[in-house]
Amino acid sequence: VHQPPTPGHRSTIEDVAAAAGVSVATVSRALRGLPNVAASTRERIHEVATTLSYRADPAASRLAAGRSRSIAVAVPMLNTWYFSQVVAGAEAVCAEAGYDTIVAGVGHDRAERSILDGSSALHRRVDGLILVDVSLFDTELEFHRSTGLALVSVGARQIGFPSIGIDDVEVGRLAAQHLIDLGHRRIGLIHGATEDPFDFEVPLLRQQGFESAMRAAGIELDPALYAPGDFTVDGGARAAAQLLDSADPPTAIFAMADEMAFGVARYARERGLRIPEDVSLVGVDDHDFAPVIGLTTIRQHVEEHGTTAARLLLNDLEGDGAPIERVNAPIELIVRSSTSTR
Amino acid sequence: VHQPPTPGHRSTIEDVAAAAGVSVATVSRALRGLPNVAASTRERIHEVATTLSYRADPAASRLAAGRSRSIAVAVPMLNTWYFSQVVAGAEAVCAEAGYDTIVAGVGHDRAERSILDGSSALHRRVDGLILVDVSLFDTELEFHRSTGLALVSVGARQIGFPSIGIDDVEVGRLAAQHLIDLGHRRIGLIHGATEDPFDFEVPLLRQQGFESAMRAAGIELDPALYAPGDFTVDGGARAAAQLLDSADPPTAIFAMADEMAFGVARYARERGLRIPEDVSLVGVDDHDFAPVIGLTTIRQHVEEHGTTAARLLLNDLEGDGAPIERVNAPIELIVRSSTSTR
DNA sequence: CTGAAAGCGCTAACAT
DNA sequence: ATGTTAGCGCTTTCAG
Repeated sequence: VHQPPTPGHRSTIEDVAAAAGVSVATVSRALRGLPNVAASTRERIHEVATTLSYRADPAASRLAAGRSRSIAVAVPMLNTWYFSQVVAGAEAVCAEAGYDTIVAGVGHDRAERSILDGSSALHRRVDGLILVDVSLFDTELEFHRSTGLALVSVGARQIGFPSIGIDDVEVGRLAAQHLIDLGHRRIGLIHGATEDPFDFEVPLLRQQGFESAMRAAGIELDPALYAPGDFTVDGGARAAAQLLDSADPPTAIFAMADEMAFGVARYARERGLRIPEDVSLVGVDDHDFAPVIGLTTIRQHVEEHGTTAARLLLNDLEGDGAPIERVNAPIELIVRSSTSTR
Repeated sequence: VHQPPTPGHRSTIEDVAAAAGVSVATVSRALRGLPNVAASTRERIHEVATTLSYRADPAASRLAAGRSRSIAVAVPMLNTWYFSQVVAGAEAVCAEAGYDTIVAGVGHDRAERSILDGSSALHRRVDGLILVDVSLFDTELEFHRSTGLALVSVGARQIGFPSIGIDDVEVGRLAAQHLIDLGHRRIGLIHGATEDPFDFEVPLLRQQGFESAMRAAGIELDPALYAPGDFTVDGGARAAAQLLDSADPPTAIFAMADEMAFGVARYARERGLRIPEDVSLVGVDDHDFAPVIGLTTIRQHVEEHGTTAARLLLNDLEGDGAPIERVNAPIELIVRSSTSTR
């Protein structure tokens, strides 16, 4: 078993106070930049603190002050491009502001949501929470509201809390319209979860946009052209198999995320199908890897979503608090070589 | 400014004690599963705690017990496939064990290393630290040793602490040998950082393995065949440009990471070069997208590195502490279609 | 501008 | 098996 940190030779606020010949209260004030400390005193205290390499114990100050200077980022999965971008963006901003960033994976079922439903005292461990593409149950929302935890959402809107995201309806519309303009009429749609009763907002909105463009073009919607891709590469490949091996396959596919589009590309490759000759393909994200296969996609700046979310949160936590409701981030159709005329 | 959590209506250990008709000490014991509590008492306390939805304040128990039940994962960057895999693996294990996982980006220069050099009191915020591909300066190592922080490294070895990783020399050898076997003699090497004085161990070892295979095959090493790829897609593309546009370009390229290999593929695509007809390509990792472009690669199971690291750390923290020095994870050459005979 | 002192909520001896 | 009590190291009134 590991030896716990050697106690004793770490300096406390009392050591600093003693060495500087002042009281602990003054040390506390001085070090935190609070007013009512003589400049000379403050300077002396800083020097002493440096010499003793003193650092306030976070747990102690948390307990006394009621703030932890740390935030949590809750994501469905940590190991996908999209979520790591967001986390990276958020972490950078938080680190800059002196906040610790705790990551937490959350699932859809109750058991994996302890961070969200209050059963883990999250509100006493962190000052704020960033939700990435996770929708809260009403009870959870209510809980956080009552608990007073600062909260911002990226992706889905969370009523009563700030959120940042893109116009997902427009995403679906843009993608569909691009394909329609190229002459496609049988367009496959790879969406999110198979049967998730609690499917979140984003895929629904994208689908809505997709369908509105289709309808506007007078194209009939065909249920056989929808397949779940799980937002993963493998899922995208499975969906591609389902779509492409059907009796009347689509001539184009819109995958709601680049990762799923990569799965389509992989499957096409295995099957010997060419993109875009045999099937056009468009994704969403503009993943780093998109240019590698020339994927046409709807670009969004994911890392920025993370930084913005963190800034919104910090603003809420300690800013002058102009309460922001929704930040809409830009999107852009990037045409590469994975789409062509029918 | 955000309203801090409504104080008052959150229950403390005293509330529970009062409601259960016992002392706080008993409540503490009961709830933490310590011995010396009558079964009936324990049960009653649990019920009361549930009713009051009581949860011990982490800061308070941290302060009293000296343990934070949280660990930190330090990575050079959060937004790459490799690091997110490791973080995901570690987080899963830690969450399971009831530990919070703090992520921290660290750079190479002093300023971005405050987490590591003791200037941030990390040792008082977390019980342990997982280092992912970051080498510590001697002073930093010494500091953590003195401070007693539990530490495990993934990738590089850190003397005196457990680490998990692969045989990187063998990685380089395997890749080079595969290419040599296919008849290649001019083989480009895309390594890590441009001029990092403090380049870490891993790229060096891979290069070593690469060169030993080359020498064993009687192939002369050509400095013109080395290019830095920064371990990113863009870096890989730049390196590819440097290599492929040179007077005497290589017929094959070994990129030390799949992400860089993707960069090569992207550049080749832009230049109209075919893989493997014009240039063979091998990477390292077996990234999710490797199959998408049929990339030959040296597979490693990165997420498992993360789970293993976390387990080593927890074992150190609270296990029976069989002190493990180094865990060697398996690697495997996966031949796909990006390599062919010369 | 500075100090004294009362907690913050919990854990861990030490008693009983 | 349970209770008492002394802190853990800091912040924050409230006095001076």
